[in-house]
Amino acid sequence: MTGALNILYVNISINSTAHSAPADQPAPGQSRYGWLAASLRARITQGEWVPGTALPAEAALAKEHGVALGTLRQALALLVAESLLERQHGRGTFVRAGLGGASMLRFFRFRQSDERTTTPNSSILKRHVELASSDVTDASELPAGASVLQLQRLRSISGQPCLLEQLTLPLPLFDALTNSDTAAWDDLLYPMYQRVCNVSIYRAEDTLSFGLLTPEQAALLQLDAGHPCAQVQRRAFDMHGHCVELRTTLGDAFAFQYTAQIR
Amino acid sequence: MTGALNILYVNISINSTAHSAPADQPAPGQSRYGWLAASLRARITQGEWVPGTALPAEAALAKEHGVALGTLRQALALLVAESLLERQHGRGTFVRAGLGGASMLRFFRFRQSDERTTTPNSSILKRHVELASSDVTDASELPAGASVLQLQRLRSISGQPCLLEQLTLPLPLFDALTNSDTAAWDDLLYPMYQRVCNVSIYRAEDTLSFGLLTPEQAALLQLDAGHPCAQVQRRAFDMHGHCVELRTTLGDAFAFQYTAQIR
DNA sequence: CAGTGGTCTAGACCACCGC
DNA sequence: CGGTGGTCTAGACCACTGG
Repeated sequence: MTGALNILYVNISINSTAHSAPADQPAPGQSRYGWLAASLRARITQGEWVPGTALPAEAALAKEHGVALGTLRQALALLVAESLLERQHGRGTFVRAGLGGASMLRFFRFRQSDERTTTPNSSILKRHVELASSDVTDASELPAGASVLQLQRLRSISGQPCLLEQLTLPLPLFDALTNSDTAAWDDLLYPMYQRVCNVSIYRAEDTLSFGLLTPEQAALLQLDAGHPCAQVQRRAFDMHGHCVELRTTLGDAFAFQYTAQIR
Repeated sequence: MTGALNILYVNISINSTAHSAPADQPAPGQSRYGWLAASLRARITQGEWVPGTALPAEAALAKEHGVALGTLRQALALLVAESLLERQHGRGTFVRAGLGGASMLRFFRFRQSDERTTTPNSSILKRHVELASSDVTDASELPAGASVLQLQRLRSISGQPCLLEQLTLPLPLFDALTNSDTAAWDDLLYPMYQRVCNVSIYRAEDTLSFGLLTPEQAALLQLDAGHPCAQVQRRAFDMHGHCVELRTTLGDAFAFQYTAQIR
């Protein structure tokens, strides 16, 4: 099941120490709970507990690792902080299913008379397979020569185009999307990635900038050529910390609004 | 010393429960460490420990409140999370001095041949006192009829204008700035607020959007009228959670770049 | 060296959930 | 009701800082 992924990332996995299997004992200078967290992280990313399922109870895990309850709880707190786990009082500790919808709408305010919980409709305009450009391999850490699926996607609210997206998905991880009927695709991609390709998105990095629409882009968004646009460049990562989606989203700059907290 | 502040915020303080003095016992359903944190927060915001100084040691605080060490540590962790305290292994637990420089440059990439640690020069173009508009009172929760100090400020990097700012500061809190020589002001405002007005900024909320420069704005920034600009609307808060600065910053939209983390 | 925060233990009891 | 995570205790020892 993870075979395709291993083929893709074999080089990275060898060189990476972030998620390698931990030793039997904490390294000198490493805290016991830090080592425990790494140990549990490895078991989770290796699929011992499937996303959505519950881990054994605190007491059981603590006993299994020969550690006090408080120490185990510190380890779990780390994994919760990196959004790999989710704890629910009285129910259990669950492996997170991944981001449901990390909607691009968080960056825009499009006029909607009533609700703002609506999901824009989605239509795929283009789809083709190509070799990854150097931009793509730089941003995603894909190996040179990797092939990727390129998508162009238009999102609309009640018939009005609002967001134009260019997506890059690594193959063979997303092979299942290269031939299926795009008209039947979901409006939300991340749940579909999970269902169809067994890929969960756990974290994303959105870089915001500003530009002007090309005539082609403008026509699709029903705006004038050269109209100002906000650009969101997203890198989305899976449970292993690998980049599994690159996305560039364009929208009317005057509909853009985002609030950041500074501490 | 906090008299001016009390005059300004008397209505808010009366209505607010967020930072009121806690009872002698945790309310039913409230955790002991939550209550302890509230108690310590009150003592900090009331000035019992001045920013930059150290709190008593864990053991002393725990004994004083008749609580176990672990419980006290949970309370301190809450205050660290809201950036009111800072802990340093082997040294102590300190009241934070506030944000040093929450630089607007975080949102922009201006071309600089060498370093990017440089602070732009700052010059005050306008300064006057006026009654707060409804926009201002809405955003800052100042009482209607409050008077405020309005500033216009231009920031430049090696002689090249890059950011145009409009600041609104509540009076009488910032009285010390109404007549002092603006040419002698610091390039960084927050350390100056602290030194001159005894106001520390602990948190800020920046709302990003795009617009077009008016002819006047464009002239100051040495750009064309109608040039696209990125706009950062900031609300900055002090230790008590009161908004003590409103700021609107304009800069060339093509220099705008910001990265947000999504989990 | 003495004093600080960081880690860890082995318990106890409480609050919440679902059956 | 039994099982889960959340709170709390009263210690012990370790790691870092500064004089």
